Amino acid sequence: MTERRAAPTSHDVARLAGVSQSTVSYVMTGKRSISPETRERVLAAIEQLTYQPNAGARALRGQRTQVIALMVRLGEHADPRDTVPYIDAVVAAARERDHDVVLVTGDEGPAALTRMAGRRNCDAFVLMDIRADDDRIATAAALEQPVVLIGTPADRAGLDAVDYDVPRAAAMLVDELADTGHRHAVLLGESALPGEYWFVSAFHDACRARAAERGLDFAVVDPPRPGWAGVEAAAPRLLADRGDRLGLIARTPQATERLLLLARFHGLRPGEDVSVVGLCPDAAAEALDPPATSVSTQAREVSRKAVELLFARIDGTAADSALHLVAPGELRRRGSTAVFE
Amino acid sequence: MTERRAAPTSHDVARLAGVSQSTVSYVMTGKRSISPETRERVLAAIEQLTYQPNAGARALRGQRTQVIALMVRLGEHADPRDTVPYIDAVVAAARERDHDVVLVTGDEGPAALTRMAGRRNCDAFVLMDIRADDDRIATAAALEQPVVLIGTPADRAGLDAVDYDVPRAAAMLVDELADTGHRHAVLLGESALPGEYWFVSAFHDACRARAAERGLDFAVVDPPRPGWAGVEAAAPRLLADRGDRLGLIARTPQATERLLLLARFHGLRPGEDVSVVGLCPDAAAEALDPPATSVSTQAREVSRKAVELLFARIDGTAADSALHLVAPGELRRRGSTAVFE
DNA sequence: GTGAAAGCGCTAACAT
DNA sequence: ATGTTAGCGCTTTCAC
Repeated sequence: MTERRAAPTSHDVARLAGVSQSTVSYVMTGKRSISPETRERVLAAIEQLTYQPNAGARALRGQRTQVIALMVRLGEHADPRDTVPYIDAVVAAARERDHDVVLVTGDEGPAALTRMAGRRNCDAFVLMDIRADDDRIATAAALEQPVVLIGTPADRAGLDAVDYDVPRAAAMLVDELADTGHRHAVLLGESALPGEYWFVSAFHDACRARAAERGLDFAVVDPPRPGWAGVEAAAPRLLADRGDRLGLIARTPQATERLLLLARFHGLRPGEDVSVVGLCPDAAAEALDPPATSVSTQAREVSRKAVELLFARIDGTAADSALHLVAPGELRRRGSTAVFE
Repeated sequence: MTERRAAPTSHDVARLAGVSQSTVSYVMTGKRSISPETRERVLAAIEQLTYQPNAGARALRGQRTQVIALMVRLGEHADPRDTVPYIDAVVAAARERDHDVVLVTGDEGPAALTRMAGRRNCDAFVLMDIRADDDRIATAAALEQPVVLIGTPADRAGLDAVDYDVPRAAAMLVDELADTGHRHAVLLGESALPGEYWFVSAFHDACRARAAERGLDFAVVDPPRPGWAGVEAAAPRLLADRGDRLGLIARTPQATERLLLLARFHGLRPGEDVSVVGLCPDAAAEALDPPATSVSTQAREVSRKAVELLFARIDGTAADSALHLVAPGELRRRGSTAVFE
């Protein structure tokens, strides 16, 4: 049984260093000039006692908790592979500014926002997983604390939002097919996805629009059910134009992998008889067989931008609220592109 | 521009209700008897002002932050599908006790523990993603705050730990193959996994041991590289005993899906010519094609148990530290089991 | 059954 | 360049 010694306070440090408590505070914050000698003595005392400032007292006094809340859905519906990279990057960005991150699950709903805000549990909020019509947004817009959305709702309600430039990415993928002599582009549909998300419809719309501009025949094929079984059931429609310069488009790494498997299952060699292109992190695209031509998503950049905006608001140095679109990375042509002619 | 009114304090509530500040506090905590009338007036005032107690002040005075820290790796290496269900359940369990969860990423290392503990940012810690030789454990064991591990290290150092009973689950899967007349059991190996985890070796060892007990021929086949490509490259060895009552075993949903695909790729019908069984959440197993015979992992139960132990320690009502193994769910036979004879 | 007052550990205005 | 002091908003004695 370890003895339960109380944590050292700034008072203890002051006594040990032979200075006043406020001097300790000023050494820590650097908000006034301290003679080198006292500074040294204080730092030595801090070291010796392994002093760390009490977060509660700081928050109480300074009106800053050094905590930001991150609200995200973690339940069955959402695919963690899509959300976790954003979460990871938000935490990293917050830590760089010496803030911690409280994780709030999305299904606690708007009430969690007023609770955290009212109790001053955090200085600001990042909301992920934004649906077109998201019930958290009205509540969020009324909070005193800054809020940044990762995602695009129908109505931002004056909040900052950051999202990946899905339409641009879609156009790049269609361009790849057009540039390599394809005649047909078929998009694997996602009507099965629960909730209504901007990125789904925006991707589909942008694919269709770009295909029209580039003179490509275009179709969306919706699997009748989720999972691999659905994709397989849709095979006849997905591969209807096999043999006529067909290119398949996917919006996620999972979908890309499935399209590759599907093609091979049906005797087609991706990269020769048919193309498969998708929106994937580069690492995921390279791990596929064959490595897939892809436009990289930018989870890290989106999250960094969101946290950056958040701190601009916390520090009061923020411009007007806006929707910030993060540009896709380069398109990387890999083995899954078939070059015709 | 909304006016930036300050949050109401218990003092404001007291004035409005015509009572003293301490009475407000006692109404909230219920730590002394209050006459029904005053209680009503106070509650009305709280309602009217939408008063919420300031977390910082509470933590400062009460020595309780109502926050627990959850440390987990979120980077590239770990598959989010394995970790997120645990995270979700930890958050849910904490919320049931009106606590919030700070998310700390594993790669901050042991220093993050001393920081959070020293600053009194949280009351307790849950550590996930425990490697056999985990560098956070020595530091964790020396903290004043309670710590519970989710996972099994080589040395618990006197800490509580909770884990899924992987050996038992492995035995159940092997039993299923033995009970249905299989002659060969082949386990998809995972030597590619970074770091050394108990659940990997424990699963392998238990499979081997049970196979010996049940008189099954047993082999582990390690893919030469990660991803689907590796599995396919290992196909000749994985399927060497095709046609002789072969059963394939996987430790994860991803591996299970890949084995199913592999079998079909090579002209075998899972559930008729060959069996595939795996450790999967029921939902994942049912979504496969064909639905896979599985023993369910118990992320929710493991997390709940961990949080339960944590609060027992926080409240000082804890028994001796121990490793708690959570029993697997029932084995569910689905379409991927072939019954021989 | 209720109130007054002390003080948790810190920061920052007011001293000198 | 440093010390003294007044709170931040809450819980909890102590007093009636």
